[in-house]
Amino acid sequence: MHGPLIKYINDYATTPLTGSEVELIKNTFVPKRIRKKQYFLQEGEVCKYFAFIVKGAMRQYSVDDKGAEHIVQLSIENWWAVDRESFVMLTPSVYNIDAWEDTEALLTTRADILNLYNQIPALVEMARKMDEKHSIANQRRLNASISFPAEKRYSDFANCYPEFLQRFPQHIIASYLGITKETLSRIRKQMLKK
Amino acid sequence: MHGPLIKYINDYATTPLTGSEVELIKNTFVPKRIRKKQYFLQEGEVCKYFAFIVKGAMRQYSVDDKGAEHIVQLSIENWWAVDRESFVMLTPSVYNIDAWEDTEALLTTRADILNLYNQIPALVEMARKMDEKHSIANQRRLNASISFPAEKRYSDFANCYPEFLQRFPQHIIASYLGITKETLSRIRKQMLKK
DNA sequence: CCATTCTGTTGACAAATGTCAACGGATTTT
DNA sequence: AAAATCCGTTGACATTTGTCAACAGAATGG
Repeated sequence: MHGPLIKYINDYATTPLTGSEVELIKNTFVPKRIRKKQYFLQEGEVCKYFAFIVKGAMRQYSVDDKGAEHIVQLSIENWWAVDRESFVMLTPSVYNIDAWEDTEALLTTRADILNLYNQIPALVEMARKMDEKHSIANQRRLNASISFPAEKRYSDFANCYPEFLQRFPQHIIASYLGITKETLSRIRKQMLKK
Repeated sequence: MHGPLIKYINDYATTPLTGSEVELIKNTFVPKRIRKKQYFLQEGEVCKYFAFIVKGAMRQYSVDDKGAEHIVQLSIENWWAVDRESFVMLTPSVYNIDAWEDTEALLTTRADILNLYNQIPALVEMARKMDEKHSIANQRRLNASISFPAEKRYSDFANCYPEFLQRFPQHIIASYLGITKETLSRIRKQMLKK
């Protein structure tokens, strides 16, 4: 169950985890099943858990005053699901996170992970690199959203994350890109002609 | 000259820097003047330096195939200027960073700062908190860009960063928000009526 | 198996935003 | 002081994107 997480950490760290460190991690990250459509986090709650996805798919989104959902993050195997702002600041989240597919995840709390940081230097290193990666990905997405027209945003996304096109329907992808499903449908039709 | 940086780090850390740590930092962060319009980073270069702005204002932007500039980041006193992706990955940057006002900054390289991390635990802590803060800000901006119309994005920005409205002209703010200067001008006119 | 929901597409139209050109007042440069 | 550049605004028009409604096939749930 914890295999993918251990592998993930080792891929990021310069020195592999020792046996006792692996044990610590196994004790800290608790397996949890989240059924399709089940909430992992609801708007207004504090995000208490940081989830590593072993199997399945989740989405993070806000809901506007007209009830429309805006996808801010999509996650599948070997990704994390968490509202960092709420998790770090302990403030009520403005987002919902739910399972798009039946999901198996490994959960930990902020207190437990801060505790682990003190015991496993490799984890601090991993966290820093992960943050850097996350930060870079967000920067790119932000740049794309203000610099590129919808068609380029979609084709870049399709190139970069082909897996996601298989796992999520078009209206979810459209929302992630900040456009409507109708617009995405028309963009795709346009692209076929080329 | 290093005062604002020391204060900045102490504000983030749980324990204040010792005298010898302050000395280390002073030796690692090198003062540099950057004149208005002067490049700190040009597209295609690797971003070698991390800059803490003591005085002045800088902007980070990409230039599209039509020569239009898209502002991805604005920074003033007590902010950082760096292309994190290039700085961390050592890849050529797709951005330019230049001084919007005459600027005084404190510069360090990646090697030097990694070195400092090993000597000053408080700095690691600060870096993590700074990354978290940066990450949260980006997440909010991203959410805004896909969820809110231009008028709300502008009013939120104006509330959140009133200082920036004084320091940068409207066409720069417009670009930061992902709209044209004409649209921003019309949005402002609309808002006056309310 | 049927009923329901989900998904993607299309058309007609509305709304938001961009583009281009022009202008005047500030600011900067020479 | 004169010239040049920068800045914000406005009008006319084009383009992009959104909204609403309808439809059909696929997937899902009872």
